[in-house]
Amino acid sequence: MTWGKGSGPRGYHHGNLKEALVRAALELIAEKGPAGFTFADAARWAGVSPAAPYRHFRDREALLADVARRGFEEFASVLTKAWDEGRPDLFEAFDRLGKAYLDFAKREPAYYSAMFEAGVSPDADPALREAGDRAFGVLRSAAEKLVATMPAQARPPALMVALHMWSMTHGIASLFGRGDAARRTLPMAPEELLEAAVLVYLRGLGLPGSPAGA
Amino acid sequence: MTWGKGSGPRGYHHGNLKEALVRAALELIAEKGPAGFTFADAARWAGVSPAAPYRHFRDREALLADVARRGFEEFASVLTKAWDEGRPDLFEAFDRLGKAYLDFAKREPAYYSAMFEAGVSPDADPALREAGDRAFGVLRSAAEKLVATMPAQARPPALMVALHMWSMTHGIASLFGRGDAARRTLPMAPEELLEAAVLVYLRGLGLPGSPAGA
DNA sequence: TGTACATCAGTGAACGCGCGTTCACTGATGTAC
DNA sequence: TGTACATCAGTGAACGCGCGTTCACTGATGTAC
Repeated sequence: MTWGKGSGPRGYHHGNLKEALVRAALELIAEKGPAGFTFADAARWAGVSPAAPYRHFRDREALLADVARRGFEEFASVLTKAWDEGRPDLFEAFDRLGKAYLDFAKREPAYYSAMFEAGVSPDADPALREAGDRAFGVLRSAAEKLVATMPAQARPPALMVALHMWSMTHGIASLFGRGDAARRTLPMAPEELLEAAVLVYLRGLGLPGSPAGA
Repeated sequence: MTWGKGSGPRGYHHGNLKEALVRAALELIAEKGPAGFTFADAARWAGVSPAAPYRHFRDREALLADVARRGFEEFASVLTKAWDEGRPDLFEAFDRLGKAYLDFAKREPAYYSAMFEAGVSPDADPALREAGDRAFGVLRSAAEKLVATMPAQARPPALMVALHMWSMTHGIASLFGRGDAARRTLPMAPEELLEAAVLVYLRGLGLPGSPAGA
């Protein structure tokens, strides 16, 4: 067992219990799904008494919401890096963005299910909603840059484009692209499936300069 | 409380307990999510002793799998009807198919989450897998008819097209189109979002006869 | 048509278990002076 | 630099509860003859 950041156990006081509980939740969700972990479980995993978590979270729900919030923050940061302001060119960056999305879902199935499948409502916590909006914001600004390259009279709403991308990617991720047992098998890599979809879609938008061929 | 099909309670013997348990599960899932129902709950809901369900299902998991199986069967039937062999024309039928998909997710959120989010693996039960395949089969044969209208040398793989449609629709349904609390809000109807996506996508495929304008 | 009997689908009581939650408590830490 | 004290973050025992599961049982149904 580790306590992160090398702080180490301090005896009576854990010293980093809040983080440890979040990590416990991630561990347990990854193992048994978002329904399969309990408050007591998390305490045990972190090596503290069952009463200790109450010093940091009102209840199990609050812990889950915090996990989801952190998930969205991590997600936003990963997407931001992948998009990289559209460098070196928009299509390449767009492709990277989609792959980063799928990669996150696969690498962090526990975060992903806390964010999207655990039934945590974004209204539960303003910070959660903000983090979610920030993540979607990356997609949205990417869509804006993309449509801005089109002639003004043929420009589709950027919000719609962003929502299409989000839906398609989330659909692929949650059906085929997860790291856990709920995954369905597929005759090709999820990344390829997504790349092809994006290609077709962008061509359908009539985007000039989109790689029309393959 | 009802027992379905007018069979009515028969005293000592329930007479229709298996069905009643499935309906109980649906009711409880719709209320509290797929994690939020217990075997004992279902028994109580059906008005029988907590031991009774064991006559019909090995355990909670088996009940859930049966719910998912029935969900896929209902789903397959709904989709088949909507597609209607592509009548009166492929694009209209395709549009109906997508709407039927969303409609199912909204009307039957309990089925939908048992099918896709409860962590029930398709491998759990061959009948479940078959039912799932049957549902996807509708999408697939629709995609086949669509690509068959294209010139042979520009024909994309029908399987890929079907997977794209499934992913997009599932993504929209699970993010925005559900009847329960986990839904996110959207500045437009999920049906419109899907319709626009399909339009763009088909145009991107270069489908002749697709309504290119709007 | 009636009776005996096998089978089936339920009961209800009981159990062990782990969860969520509360409580008075106490060891460790930080800070005012 | 040392001491007193407030605050914080943990303990551990206890509780009530509901779940899953088992068991011997029994009422109802169907069928062979």
